[in-house]
Amino acid sequence: MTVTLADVAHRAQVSPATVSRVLNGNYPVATATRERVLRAVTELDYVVNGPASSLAAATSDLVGILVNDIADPFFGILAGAAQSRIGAPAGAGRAGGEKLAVVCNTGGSPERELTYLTLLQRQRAAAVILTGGAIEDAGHSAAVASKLAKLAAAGTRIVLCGRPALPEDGTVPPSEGGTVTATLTFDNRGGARRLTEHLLNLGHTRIGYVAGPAERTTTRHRLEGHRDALREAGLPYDPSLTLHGPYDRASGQDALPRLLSTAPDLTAVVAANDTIALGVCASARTRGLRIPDDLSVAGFDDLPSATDTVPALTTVRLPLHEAGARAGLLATTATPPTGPGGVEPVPAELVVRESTGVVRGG
Amino acid sequence: MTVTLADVAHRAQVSPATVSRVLNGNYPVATATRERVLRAVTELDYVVNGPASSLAAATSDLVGILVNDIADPFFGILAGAAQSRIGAPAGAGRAGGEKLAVVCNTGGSPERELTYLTLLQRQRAAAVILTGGAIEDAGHSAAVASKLAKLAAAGTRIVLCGRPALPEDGTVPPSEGGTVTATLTFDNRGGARRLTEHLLNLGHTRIGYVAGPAERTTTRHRLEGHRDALREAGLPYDPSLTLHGPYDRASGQDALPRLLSTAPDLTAVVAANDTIALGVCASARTRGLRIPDDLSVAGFDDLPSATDTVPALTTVRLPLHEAGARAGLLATTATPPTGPGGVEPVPAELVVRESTGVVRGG
DNA sequence: CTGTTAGCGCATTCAG
DNA sequence: CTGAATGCGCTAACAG
Repeated sequence: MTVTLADVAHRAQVSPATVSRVLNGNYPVATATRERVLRAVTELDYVVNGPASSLAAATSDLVGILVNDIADPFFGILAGAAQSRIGAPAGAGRAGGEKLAVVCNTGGSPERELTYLTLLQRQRAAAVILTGGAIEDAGHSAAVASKLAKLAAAGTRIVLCGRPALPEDGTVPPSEGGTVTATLTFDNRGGARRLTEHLLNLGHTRIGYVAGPAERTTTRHRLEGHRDALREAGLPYDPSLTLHGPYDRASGQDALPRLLSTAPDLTAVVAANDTIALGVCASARTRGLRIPDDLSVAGFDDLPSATDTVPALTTVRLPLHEAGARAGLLATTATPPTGPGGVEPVPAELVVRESTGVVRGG
Repeated sequence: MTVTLADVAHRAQVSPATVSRVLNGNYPVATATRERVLRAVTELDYVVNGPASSLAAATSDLVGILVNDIADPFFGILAGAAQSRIGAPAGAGRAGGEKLAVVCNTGGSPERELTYLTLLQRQRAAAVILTGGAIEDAGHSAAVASKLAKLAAAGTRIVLCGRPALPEDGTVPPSEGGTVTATLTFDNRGGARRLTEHLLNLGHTRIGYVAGPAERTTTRHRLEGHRDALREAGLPYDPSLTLHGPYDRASGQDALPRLLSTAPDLTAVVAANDTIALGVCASARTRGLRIPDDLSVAGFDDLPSATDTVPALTTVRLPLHEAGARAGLLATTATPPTGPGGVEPVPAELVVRESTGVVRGG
């Protein structure tokens, strides 16, 4: 029924070994022979049996990209860029030696993150890219670190993109194996600091902050940057001005009324990402607040939608496309990471648009 | 180095076959034995070798979800819903018999679509879900149909979600094998028709249309619905009022000025999707056009961002989450599709918000 | 309910 | 440069 390597070999009048060699191209084969084999492959419409090949070679061409929320363009851009660097280069009709880059949506669930890692481990994945903030739970972190160590020990390349490097504090016994290949860390803290500085320069002193989920590294780092700026300016940090919630629109929408009831004197709101900021803007509209005249609003990430608000959002740009592409590269080729400890910093750039202005009452 | 089934069997004092049985749970095993095996598995930290298992069983637990643009929430929502119905149910710590649901981003490229299908075929994928509009090129359609037939023949379940059913016109010789498992067709045409009718009821007669890429089924169906409404109202269809472009924001932004220069008397613009509509709105703002007083704007899909425009977008709601979940279900379980020919229609509902109003000059 | 026996299809040694 | 032989780790009949 299904055509195998042996069938191709038979038709091409060569041994299975030779067919394998031309297919993998890792070995010298006479041109004439190669062509004969290739012809047989086409004629028979032969497709390699991946599992068999992976079993024999003890490696697969699967590359997993884990994301927290596939419906969020932040991850979509990252994953898309990584995937385009890895898999299926356009034009490769026959699907030669390409890797199969796939994205796995954890939905932000620690369990699913681990499950996906196990599934990928089971498949003997060639590489795994973990994107976005990590969950800061001691138990879970240890579990992930241990899992990654095992994956690495089994030859899987590991790239962290947008999350901090794993601690090398012996959390994972060296006996457990390999180590993370490369880490791309976003300058969340610095970006957030510059953003809040921008607001302070505009005269704002009562600034609300709509943070992400409490247990995420991204959330913490961005918030820390915010507090850094406040501290440097000699301003106190008022915890009641910070609200936590998911990285979504509704979170921003819910937050604004609550912030304003707590602190009616608020003149600016910083959202932990653009999506939340959109929610804040929507809520501001509902309340008849003009942006930036009555309220300055800022986001983070500089997603395409940041220019859909009225007015366009002041935010912090993360080079998501570049970072994703780089992650894809590091995951597949032997390119060594450049930074110390394999950690490459990714810059965050303040982008001032129209949603922030000098404090009202001037 | 790496622990195998045999190691577990040895430690649990049973045969490899028994271990396999408890792991797959498809066979009766004495509780005591099962527990002993499970304990050995934990102690040894055993992880199934996927390729070996797939090879022996001639099936894998991989489910591929193909999307046209992973950075587009339309696909993110669809894929996320499908994936959550398939893979890694939260709480399954050990990663038991779950399937590995992965999304593959074709970026709208026909070549990559085919390459991914080949890669999935190579992996002997358990199922493949193709989402979103199909490319209307005779050659490519035939290639895809042929590929799908082979996949189906090899036991892979095929679900089409958001694209029309494959023609059963003998394009693919029956000898080539199986057939599509199920198809979820979105009522793009009907939704588009109702949307334009809504505009006509408001008195608009000069309506611009910003369509998607010309060669996509989704594009064509939505445009047809628009024209249907026009025709039924006895209005002529003016091709110069239709512009084609990608399904993105920039497309809408570029289109409005061009439409207005062609037809300064335009009172409404229909965009082929919400993302394009956001671009149209942005462009309108730039030109100082008030929505809906000066210009009515409508979108399609009802993405979360449809409420981010000012004012909120009139659009057509597609139950993306439900459709994605249904696709995931059909792809994995033996649930038979309900409709004739395995085609289940997905309704499209007009959602009137504030971006459309009665024609100006009243 | 459990053990034994065979392969699954391919990538590698190793010889030629 | 090419062929023959071996085994990757697991599942699926068969017995028992």
